[in-house]
Amino acid sequence: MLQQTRAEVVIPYYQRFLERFPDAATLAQAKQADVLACWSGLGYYSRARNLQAAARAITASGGFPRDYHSLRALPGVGPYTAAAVSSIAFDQPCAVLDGNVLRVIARITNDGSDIALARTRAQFQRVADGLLAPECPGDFNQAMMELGATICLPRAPGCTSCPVARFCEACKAGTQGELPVKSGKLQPQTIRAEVVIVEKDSKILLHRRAARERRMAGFWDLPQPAELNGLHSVVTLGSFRHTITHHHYTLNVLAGAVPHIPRGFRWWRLDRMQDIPLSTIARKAIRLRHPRTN
DNA sequence: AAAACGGGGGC
DNA sequence: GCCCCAGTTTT
Repeated sequence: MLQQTRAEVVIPYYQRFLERFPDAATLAQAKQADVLACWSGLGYYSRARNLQAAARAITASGGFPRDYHSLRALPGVGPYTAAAVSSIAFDQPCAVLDGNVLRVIARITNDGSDIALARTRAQFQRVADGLLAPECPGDFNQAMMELGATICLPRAPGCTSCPVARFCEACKAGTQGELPVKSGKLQPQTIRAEVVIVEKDSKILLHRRAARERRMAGFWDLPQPAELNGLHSVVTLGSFRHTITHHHYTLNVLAGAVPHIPRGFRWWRLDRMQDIPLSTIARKAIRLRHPRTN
């Protein structure tokens, strides 16, 4: 859950998720749609699928992996997560390199190399490994991340209150504000789209996205006008914006009626929206008409 | 190596 | 509006 997601945002999801799926065996046995529903709103949904796949692998193998390489072999576990779990849970001497640590290392060493490059990350990994305190690797890693999250901030580095300012080459040189250097920003794209709310007896019409869809596979979605034969009584409810990575959507939300349920669609009760995986775009559109809906 | 993948929070 | 977040996988 913490991959590319702020800890404060994660906490309520984490608590609900662990209440629902308290251990690997429970998660392994669950239906994927229930796992996604519990994750719905947190984003990066492949993390949820990978976590369940990992739970199944762990259950099948009969034991939780305890070293970097076995952890790394689990689906959804990359270099960061393998290092974090092996060091924090199992005292293994593996330095983590997340966004915070990249920034801290770039500043401590006053290194203006592009952190988007693999070569730079490999270099920073060597620096972090060299700094790691082998007697308490978990504490060291958490301290590095916490330093980046609370003091060595992206925009406003708090050098005056920094406990390691006297070791920091960027602070000495006064370059902390320009570091780290990161290239490769994608061109933003603007996209207009329309969705339709067809409502009857406190239920709305949704369809399930195919399992092989690239994005939001298996999620429930609102219809687009072209998908509704015989759509009539159309009115505009309003519009809103939503950004997904570098795609800027402007959603126009319509309401209307159809003569019969189209193929692939079904009615879902408005008071049951929390039970299904639903994109935030769909939730925002539904909330335009029903402000208190989940 | 670059792009895709969600969503929200801070300024 | 832009940047970034306790990154990983796919192209």
